[in-house]
Formats: sequence, C-alpha cells, structure tokens
Amino acid sequence: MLKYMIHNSSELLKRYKQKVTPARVQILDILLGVHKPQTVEMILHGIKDKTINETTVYRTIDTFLFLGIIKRVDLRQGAAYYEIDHHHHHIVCTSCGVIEDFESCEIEKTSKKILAKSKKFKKIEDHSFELFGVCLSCSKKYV
Amino acid sequence: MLKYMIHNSSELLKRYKQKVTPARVQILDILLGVHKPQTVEMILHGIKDKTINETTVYRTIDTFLFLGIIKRVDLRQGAAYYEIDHHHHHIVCTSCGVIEDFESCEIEKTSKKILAKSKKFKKIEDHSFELFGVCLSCSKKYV
DNA sequence: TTTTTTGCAAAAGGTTTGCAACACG
DNA sequence: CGTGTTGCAAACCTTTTGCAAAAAA
Repeated sequence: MLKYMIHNSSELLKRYKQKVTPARVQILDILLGVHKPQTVEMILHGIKDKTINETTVYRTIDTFLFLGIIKRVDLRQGAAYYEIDHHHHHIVCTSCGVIEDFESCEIEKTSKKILAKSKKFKKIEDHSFELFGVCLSCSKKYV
Repeated sequence: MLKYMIHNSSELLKRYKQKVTPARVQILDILLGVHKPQTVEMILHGIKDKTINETTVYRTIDTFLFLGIIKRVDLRQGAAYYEIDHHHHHIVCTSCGVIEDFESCEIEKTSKKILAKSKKFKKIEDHSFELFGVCLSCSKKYV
C-alpha cells in the first residue's frame, strides 16, 4: 500500500530513497496520472519520446512492486496489469473489457475473519478481489 | 460452477454431453482426485503413461472452463492454475507457496452489494478472491 | 461415416537474464 | 567515482495455432 500521498513522481521516489531517473519518473507519472490499471505495453505507449526500453519498464515495475508503490492486478486479459496501490478493486466486463472501480472495506474484515479461522497462516499481507460480469451496454447488445 | 456432483469422470463428461476420450478422462480424474489447484505442467506429470500431449491438456482445459467444470485461479506463480469449480478460495504463502483453502459466502453478499452500487454493470458472473500472506511455518523461519 | 479430438511442430505472446555502457548522487 | 540503472539481444516459459491423422458416437 502506498505510504505517501505525493503526486510528484520525483518527490515520491526520494521519499522511498530511490534514485530519480528519467525512466522511473516517466513510468510513475503515467501510473499516477492514468487512474486505470496499465500493462507494460500501455506504459510503453504512454512514454512520449519512446526512449525507454521494455526491459527497463519491467525492472522498474519490479522495484515499485517491491516498494509497495504499485500492485499487480489480474484482469484475465493475458498480460499483467499494474496500478498505484490505493485500496480499490475492479469490475471487468467479460464482453468489452470496460473496467469500473469500487472500494470495499468489507474485504478487510472478511480477510481478518478468515485468518482467525485459518490453521496454517500467521498473517495476511495482500489479497486479490476482482469481479467479472457484463456491463449495461453489452447486456443490451445481445438480447 | 460444477453442476453435477459426480466423481466418475466418464459419467461427468456424459452429463455435459461431451465425448469421452482417454485424455479427458485422465485429466478430469486428476482434477477430481487432487484437491489442489493444478498447473498444466502438474497435470502432465500426473498422467501415468505420459501419453497425452501438452496441447491436448490446454485444449481440454479450455473445454472444461467453457462448460464451467473447472475454474482458473491466479496464485501469482507464473502459470495459471485450474481446479474443479467448487466454491472456495485460497490463502497462499508468499514465502513457500503452501496453499490453504477456505470458504466464504460473505463474498457473495459483498458482490451483490457492489453490483447494487455500480453504475455501469448489469450482472456479476464470477470473481477472484485469493489471500496472500505468510504461513506459521515460514513466520518462524525468519525471526 | 461424419464430426470432433489429438499430436506434432512451429509461432506467438509476455517476461527474464547476462553483460557492457551509462548516469545518479 | 562507485554502485545502481539502463539498453540490447537472446533466452525462457507459457500458451496458441495450423494441419493432417486418429478416434468417438
């Protein structure tokens, strides 16, 4: 989970004691700006001057994941999606792919209950929770 | 979600009006027998006489997914996992990979509440919900 | 016999790695 | 200036596809 609510990429990197490089700043700019989960390909498209290598994007993502700046989301679309680790989840239309966000603090409570019942686990650090369904627009298309 | 509670692979295939082939029977035997999510590689290992091709496993999985016999689970381990579609979820140890199952009907209720609040969606058909944490055994290893 | 399923080989993603050059602090 | 970061090319791993042979009903 993101620790600092800073929307300036350079400052955010400094807070996390990371070196400020053009690649990191640009990638973070994209993730902070677009409020949608992004694939590596989408991030590459978002980089204006096309100067940053795919490998660098993957490595930067690993770093951001490790630091807890971003989280990985599985939207069942082939490639992995990444986004700033604010606490929210997604509903994905299995027909057209449209994504709607939602928040749910209930999930936190549910997690705690499950941990309490668990026989093998000491702590829960993270969870996936995404819904898959049909959006209003697609539900009209195929009547 | 699995419709028929039949533990005989051939019978189950017939109920779903599918052709009964050695590949399908063996793959279904494995999934019905092992009560853990399986990767394609794991399924291939489980096939005694090694007679079934990897491609066939992928295609059989597609068929079973389409029929709703199995579901896909993302355990963040690279390859996709598949298992009989009973309604339960998993806690995965991010250190050693051990998996514990749990049931949670609360998630169904939560899904309904979220759909009710949604502006874009007509219905929810499925969801992912997996917890990631540290198991008791691993939590002792690195004190 | 007709239609579906299977095996094989090849290709197609998506992601990771090794190494030398580069650049942040 | 030293260590961490980047680009490039190649490898890797998982999954998909085309086509002809084989098998189910």
